[in-house]
Amino acid sequence: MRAITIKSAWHGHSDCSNCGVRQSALFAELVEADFALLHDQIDDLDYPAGAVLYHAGAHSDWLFTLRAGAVKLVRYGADGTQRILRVLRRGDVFGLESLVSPAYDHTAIALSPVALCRIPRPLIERLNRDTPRLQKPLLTHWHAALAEADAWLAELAAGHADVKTRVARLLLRLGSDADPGHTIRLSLEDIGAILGVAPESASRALGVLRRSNLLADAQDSRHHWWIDVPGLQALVAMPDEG
Amino acid sequence: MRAITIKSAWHGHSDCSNCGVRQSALFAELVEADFALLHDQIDDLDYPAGAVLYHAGAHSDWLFTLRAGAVKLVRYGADGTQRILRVLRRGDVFGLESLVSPAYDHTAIALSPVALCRIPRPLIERLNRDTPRLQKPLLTHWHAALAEADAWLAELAAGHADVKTRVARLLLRLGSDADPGHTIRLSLEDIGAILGVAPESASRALGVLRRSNLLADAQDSRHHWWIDVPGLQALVAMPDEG
DNA sequence: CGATATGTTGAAAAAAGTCAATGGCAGTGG
DNA sequence: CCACTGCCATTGACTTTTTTCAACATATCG
Repeated sequence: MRAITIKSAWHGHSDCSNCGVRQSALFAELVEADFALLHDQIDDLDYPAGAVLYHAGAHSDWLFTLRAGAVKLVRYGADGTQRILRVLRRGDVFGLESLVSPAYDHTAIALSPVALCRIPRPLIERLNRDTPRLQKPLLTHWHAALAEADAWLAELAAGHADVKTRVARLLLRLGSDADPGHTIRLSLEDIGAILGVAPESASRALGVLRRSNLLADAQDSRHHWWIDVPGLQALVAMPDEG
Repeated sequence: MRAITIKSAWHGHSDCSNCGVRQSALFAELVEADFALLHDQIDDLDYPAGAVLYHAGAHSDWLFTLRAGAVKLVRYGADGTQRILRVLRRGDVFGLESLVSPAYDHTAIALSPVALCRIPRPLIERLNRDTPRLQKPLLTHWHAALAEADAWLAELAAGHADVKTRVARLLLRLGSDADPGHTIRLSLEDIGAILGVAPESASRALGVLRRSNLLADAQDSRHHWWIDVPGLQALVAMPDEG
């Protein structure tokens, strides 16, 4: 276990009104006047792959918006094995539990180099008091998180599908909409921690997909795979077809 | 698939200010004046076991509070197999997605005879506009649903635990706090749909637990089992944080 | 009282896990 | 610059768990 604290690069305060992910994040419905409150309170940070953004149980002082990269939310068992509960991508909001609970529910770890906005909890609480415009986005993001958890339970958890199919579903689900045909590259250990399978089983499944030309290393990025989206979709749909 | 529409028994309008589950439900923080708005809008309903409370995709006109009994939230696959995503118990709020989405995310089915309150969505929206007192409970309940989904992913999904252990965890998790030593009785099919295992495997696991005197039929209710809570806890020896 | 659903059990097959050896790649230090 | 080292991925052989198929028992309900 790496207990290394990785320093983040501070990129200055965020200009939220011109943010690229504003529409999908919390501040979509704010008006010009509201942004005055945000002034200089939200930090724009970069972290390298592997950085721990916060630990489960830590004091939940901030909410986060992911501007680039991918983050895993992890829970550790007593034996040290990790279970990955969600994978966050561009536009996702996390640490929302800070509004309800004094501690984070999960450990958040960067899967790739990430860029994120760090928002102080008191700021959100104050905005929430002063304007009703934050209410709907908050509920929407919470709903999105729950929908994602439900999808993982329904599609990725064991039962009625072999490892190969579930790996294929995971690759599709992790594929970015902006960059079709690419999906984030995960370690075998991480795939195992998501699907609840042994890393060796994940390796074998990936091997089959590779040999079927449904999966390959991306030529540009070490953090991505190339995938044949229609091919994988056909594969995933087949076994359940009645 | 039973397409039977089961009539509910209407018990009159709810008296929310004196409700037994008020503290755990949405209206814990309302003041006397707020209850004037609720007058005659919330119905108190009974359903028998097996009743479908709403279907996935149906127009989400109501939120519900469960006052007694248990409810499963189900998603059906293309092949008709069901996957159970959550089991709700006394005090739980469900159909919350009506505040964010025009349609329910799941199908809700009574696992036992249930008593529930049916709250019109517009009422909540209006209350939410008029008073800030509903805000925290809404977020809290959403957080609870997400925490439950996370727990299912971490504890009940396959990986690092055999069927017997996961069945034991499920029995413990479904045990009522009010009535210790009892847990709701599920069909083998339902256990399979929760854990992602074959009903036969669930039967074998239950058989082992029964022969170990950790599980038995409850003498009073057909809808419950008796369980040896400390015994099961020792058995699962949980690799999971608190 | 019989019909239908639900639960139990056995034996064989399939899937996945485990253990162990091998290979590749990146970063480090001579 | 190259060898070394550590980490991760791959692959094979074997073991364990779970599924599947089938037969049979039990309960429930008209």
